[in-house]
Amino acid sequence: MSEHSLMVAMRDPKYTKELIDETALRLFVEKGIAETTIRDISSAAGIAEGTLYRHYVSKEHLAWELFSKNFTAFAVELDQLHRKHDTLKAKIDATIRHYCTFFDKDPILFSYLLLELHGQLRKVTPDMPNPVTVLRRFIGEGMARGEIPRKDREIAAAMVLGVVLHVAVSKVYGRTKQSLTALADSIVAAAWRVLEA
Amino acid sequence: MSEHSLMVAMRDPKYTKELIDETALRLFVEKGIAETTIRDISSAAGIAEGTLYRHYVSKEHLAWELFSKNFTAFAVELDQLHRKHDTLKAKIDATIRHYCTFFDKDPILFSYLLLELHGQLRKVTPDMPNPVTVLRRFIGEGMARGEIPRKDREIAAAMVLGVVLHVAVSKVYGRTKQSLTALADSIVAAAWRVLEA
DNA sequence: GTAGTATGTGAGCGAACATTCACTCATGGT
DNA sequence: ACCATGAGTGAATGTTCGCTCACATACTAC
Repeated sequence: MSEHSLMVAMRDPKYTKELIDETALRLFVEKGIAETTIRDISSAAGIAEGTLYRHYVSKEHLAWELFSKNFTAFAVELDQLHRKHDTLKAKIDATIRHYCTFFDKDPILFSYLLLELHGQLRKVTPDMPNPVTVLRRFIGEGMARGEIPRKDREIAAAMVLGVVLHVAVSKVYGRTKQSLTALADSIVAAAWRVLEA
Repeated sequence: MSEHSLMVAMRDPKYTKELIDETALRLFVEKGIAETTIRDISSAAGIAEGTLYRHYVSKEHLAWELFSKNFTAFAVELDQLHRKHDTLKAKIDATIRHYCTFFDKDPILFSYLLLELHGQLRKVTPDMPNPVTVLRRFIGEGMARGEIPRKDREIAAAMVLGVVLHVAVSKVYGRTKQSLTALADSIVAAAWRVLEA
């Protein structure tokens, strides 16, 4: 038995990866990806540095996987949601509620996607499911059918996300405790007020 | 004369600092602060690393000065603008146009303030002029005078910025060439539509 | 001239960092 | 009882990067 040997508490492998994901996500949001070291993550998670590399080939891959997996999942859900509704109004309603629910379910994950969007965006290929593409398409379709006035095209497109995202952002930066879902009705109403000019 | 000596083209010191500022700002926006090295900045600016340290004591100070100087200047201008107007509607109008003008005047600087807000926010002290504080106050005052309905308080506060910022953001991320100022009328109308429910 | 000051330079330093790898050992199959 | 497997470990390694400094050059004052 070597002098370096220690007790090794084996845990469920599934649990270890989840532990890494949760810890990394939290630290990435708190400090940013670049300011978070592998040592930060591993010590906060109570694992060894090498353990992290059993699950991810690099810190960059870890950050990217946490982003892309959830980014595309969100886009796919949004797309499926849109297929269930016909009118623009119903789609906007569903979209905003989807954002609100997602925020309330996991505010840290939501913050991560929001805050790291710019940094990760260069790796997003056009073939990846993308919330922005989904939203552009349905705004365009709604406008083609005359459901919203064409003159407000650009404002309208930015607005749908603008309303809900900025309430969310003010919560990420602020200390508000209230859930976003509780505000969904007001947000839907506000967005629609802008669009049906 | 040492074997290492080279021609040294002395330039206007004022120009050198501006060169550093412009180059650093551009790279910070393109790659993020953490991913931009001193070597990146100096080589892109065509100066030596040491030269940068003649003008800034550290990379952190450089990033912070580029942020805080413009962040507070923007807040001060916004505050002065508000003092010139009485009604909430006039203030919102002026605010949105101010944002649009600022964006058009220097899109890179605007992007920097937007993208690095989260990272730099921890250094913003309460006594510093702050756009958010200015906006909170005038929304609160407008609501106290009954100019907008109290029930939409949270939405309203997020909206004023939400509308204009998200059009701006979609331009930062997108490839749109059109100026923001050209859209100012539509944005003002959209914001007001939400607020006067 | 020469002394003094301001500015520019880039090789080199050291600390921080991501990543590797030889090793340990709990577990499950035979 | 024995072995095979692979998750877990953390000291060691090589690299990156912010920053320093000895020196070079230019400008100013005398």
